[in-house]
Amino acid sequence: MSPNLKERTPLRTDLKRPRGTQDLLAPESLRLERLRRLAFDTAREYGFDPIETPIFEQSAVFLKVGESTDVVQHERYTFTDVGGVDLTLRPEGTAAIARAYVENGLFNAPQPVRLFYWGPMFRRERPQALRYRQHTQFGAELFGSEEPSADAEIMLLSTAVVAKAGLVDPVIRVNSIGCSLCRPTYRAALVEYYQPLRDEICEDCQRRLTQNPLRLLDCKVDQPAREQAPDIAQYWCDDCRQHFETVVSMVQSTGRAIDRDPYLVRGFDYYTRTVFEVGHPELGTNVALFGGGRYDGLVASLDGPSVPGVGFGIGSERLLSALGERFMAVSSPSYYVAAVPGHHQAAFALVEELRRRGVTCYVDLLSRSLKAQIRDANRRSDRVIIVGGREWDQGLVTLKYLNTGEQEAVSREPDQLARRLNPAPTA
RNA sequence: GUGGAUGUAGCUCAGUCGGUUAGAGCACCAGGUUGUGGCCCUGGGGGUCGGGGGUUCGAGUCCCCUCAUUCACCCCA
Repeated sequence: MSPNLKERTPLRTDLKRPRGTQDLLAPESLRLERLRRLAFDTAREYGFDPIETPIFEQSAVFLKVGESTDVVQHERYTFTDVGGVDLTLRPEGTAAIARAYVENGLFNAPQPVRLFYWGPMFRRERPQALRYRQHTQFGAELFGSEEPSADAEIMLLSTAVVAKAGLVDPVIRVNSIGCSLCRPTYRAALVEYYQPLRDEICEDCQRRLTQNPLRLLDCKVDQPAREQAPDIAQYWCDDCRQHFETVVSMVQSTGRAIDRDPYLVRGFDYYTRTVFEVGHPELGTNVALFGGGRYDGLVASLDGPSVPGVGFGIGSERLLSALGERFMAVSSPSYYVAAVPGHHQAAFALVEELRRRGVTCYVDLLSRSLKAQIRDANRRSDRVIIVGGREWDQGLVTLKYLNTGEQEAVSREPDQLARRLNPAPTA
């Protein structure tokens, strides 16, 4: 029986989705799926293998790598299961992938190891435009090479995905935050510079001064103080300098745009040397489309050997938003098989024959009148196949194009009909 | 965690100075003759006006609280 819409009850429910989450319906859900495939195919072209890890990990996996990272300190979805295990919904991909690299002994696989992932991430933040408590992230990690070519390859894969999706001229903003040899010196110089200015800088920056001095650089309030601040480039050790310059020139040699941003630092503790971001004007001033960097100490901090790594993450919702109508869901031609009264079962069977031959089609499931079916077809497709009556008895069905109103009788023999509807691509 | 704005039908929104039974467009369902859609016409279903409390003879309208959404911070994808 069809639902009696005349007696439909009003919508009254408190069962709403949790704050900061979203229900994705078509066509948004279709765009997301198309992007997922595009990302998958591109990562494969670059020689990366897909990896799936749990969406929750022992909390220690994230805590070990994010001592002063907001994402793991203040924004965790953490729970204790009935066995008393402390678990956390993953706020980001890299730590979990690194854990999997260690646990599965991938340091014994041919290096470097190239992995990519796609899936939900969870952060308990205050929701805002393009900032959700659950968002979908695509990312890749490359373990086992500290060569600049590894950084460049990661940047090129990430920009390839967004460029293929239709983002015009993505510009990589890049910086190096140095290594354990040169960064402490720079950090000290930065603190020394800002200390006398303590009363002039904003509250957040006063906190940063002691907690995370590098973050002073990307403050949006205290621009004047920043201009005179020491530049980390002056403090790079020789190895870091050469590494950075080689990364930049390798990317440039491929024709991708890349610019140094001396104020770029990133929010995860585990980064070393290269950090990069790609923003987008349509997303507003302060919303990164994606970002990444090098993390040479991460694997070791997760009880693995000393293996360097570099990776990135792209926020799918943000990318789709930036792309807008340039990235739409694509759909193959579809057919609505409408049945003359008394022929619903014949139509139903024909539809299944067609689907087995790769034809996308709808069929009425409400036992509606032919008129109602064609009205319905008009909203779902522009092509109708009418099943029944005299033609059916003659081995034919009517193929009707709704946009022009033209219609013709064609064979209903499944192989012939499917070929007619799904013409093989001409070579 | 901080600050601002906004909540009326599935969607987009009207709703005057506080005053009768809360409206429109779109969408949805049905009919406009038995095998043909869109356009048009007619009819229909759908609202505790986000929730709770208060002021008042009377609250969608005024006040307080709360929840949600949204924007800007913080931070990040």
